[in-house]
Amino acid sequence: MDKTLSIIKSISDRNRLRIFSVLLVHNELCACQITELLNVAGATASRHLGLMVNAGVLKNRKQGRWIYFRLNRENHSFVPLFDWIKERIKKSKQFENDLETLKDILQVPCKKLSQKQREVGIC
Amino acid sequence: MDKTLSIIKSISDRNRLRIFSVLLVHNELCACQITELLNVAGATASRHLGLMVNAGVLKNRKQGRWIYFRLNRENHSFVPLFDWIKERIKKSKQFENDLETLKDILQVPCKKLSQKQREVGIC
DNA sequence: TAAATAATTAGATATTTAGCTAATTATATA
DNA sequence: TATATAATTAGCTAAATATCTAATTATTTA
Repeated sequence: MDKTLSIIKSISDRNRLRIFSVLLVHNELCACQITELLNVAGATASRHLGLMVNAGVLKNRKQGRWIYFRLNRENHSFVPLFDWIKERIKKSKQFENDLETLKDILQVPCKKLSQKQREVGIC
Repeated sequence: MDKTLSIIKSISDRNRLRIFSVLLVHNELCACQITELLNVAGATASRHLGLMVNAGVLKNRKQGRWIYFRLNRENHSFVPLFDWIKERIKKSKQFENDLETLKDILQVPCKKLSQKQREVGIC
């Protein structure tokens, strides 16, 4: 039950469910892109992502200084859960907005995104 | 997304997942039986049950002073989620223990259970 | 090899939530 | 109809968690 609970908890937060949802559509996203989408501190996004990786829901891949996250589709036991969420989420306004926002985010190279994120908060 | 999130949150707590799990097997359980199983204050069990009913995961039925709770199997959109949890939970030690405990609880009439629960805490 | 930098981890704070007891509500029964 | 009682709601406290900034780690590049 612990494992099952940790999986459920890993998607029981609004921002984590948003991460999960956009990864149903976009195969892989960089930490900086997700940070940008959620509009939170990088550390916050990182904690959410780490929690989801720990629960086994996400996998990640390091490429130089960038880390890319994707759904863990290798584990078959997740499939029914993924499908259930996909079916429900597709009508969601939040999801629709997030996909729109992502379109713009994906126009900008990670390098630029990270630079922008570093600048925020410096007054 | 709000609705989906509230469904996920309604099973993202250990005690609520326990309630959900035993209701996969036992068609209907009374609030006092669930209180007994979880070994928490009646008010606590009631809050958990209310949250799950609000999310649409549970239905309830009033019979005199007793209220019986069951999974909402009428809503078809829940089925894949229910099946996924059922499949995962069946290997769980916690679940096994809970079913054992319930066997004993179901031997005792609700009247006696409630009486016992009233007496607890009176020193 | 030193400086820059993407991501994570540590530490602090604010919010949320699970739990309790006490009060209230709705139903049954003496 | 008055009393008893199962469940819920209100009000509170303690624990968990989401978020932030600052420090650290791992990698790139000047």
